[in-house]
Amino acid sequence: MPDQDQAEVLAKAFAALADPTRLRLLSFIASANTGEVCACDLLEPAGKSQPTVSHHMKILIEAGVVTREKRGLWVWYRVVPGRLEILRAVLG
Amino acid sequence: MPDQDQAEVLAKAFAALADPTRLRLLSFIASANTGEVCACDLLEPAGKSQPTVSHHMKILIEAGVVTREKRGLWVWYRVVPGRLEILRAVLG
DNA sequence: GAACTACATCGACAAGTATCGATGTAGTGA
DNA sequence: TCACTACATCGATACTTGTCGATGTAGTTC
Repeated sequence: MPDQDQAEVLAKAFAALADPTRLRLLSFIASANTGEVCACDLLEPAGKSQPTVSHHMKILIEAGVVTREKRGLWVWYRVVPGRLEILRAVLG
Repeated sequence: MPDQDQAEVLAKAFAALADPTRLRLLSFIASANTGEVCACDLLEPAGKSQPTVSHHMKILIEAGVVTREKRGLWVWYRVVPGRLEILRAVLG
């Protein structure tokens, strides 16, 4: 059984996945050919406002599930496969 | 990318794991020798009140992660491995 | 520097949630 | 039937979260 601290960290990571919009965003980025997606391309698939998408991406970043890189005016996101592996291991 | 309905179902399942108390409860039940645990044995490891533990177990049940069986006065819980497998698959 | 663009943050609101004491309910045993 | 036990539900409270319009900020281009 995980101790209290471990449980809180894991719970926060799962909480990042506990929203349909974030799951869709994550899946969308994960399925990109180049491995990265511009923030400007997330609004339509998310079907939410720009501030809301920005909010969700921040949560995914803080959970360590995606990375953020700013190049010029654009922001590019990538999934962090290792982080998802850890969560998978917890479930199996 | 999962459609809206799929994303909502998955998000609800992950939400069941998005609480440290529930993660500890789930892990505790999963590690039981007999594969099942009496509700009366969950209070101490959870460190929460009886109504709170009952509440968390209900959420895990509704997420399809554990099953509930009443035998006499006692209630016994078991983890549903197949359900966790589905969530693992989503992450990989 | 001025105008523009892409994204983040703020403020506010509605909805959901974790928690517990009090109470309800079903099953047991005398 | 009566007392007891194990668990669920209720009611209330404090806290968190998803959402968006308005506004702030950093980078580009002229």
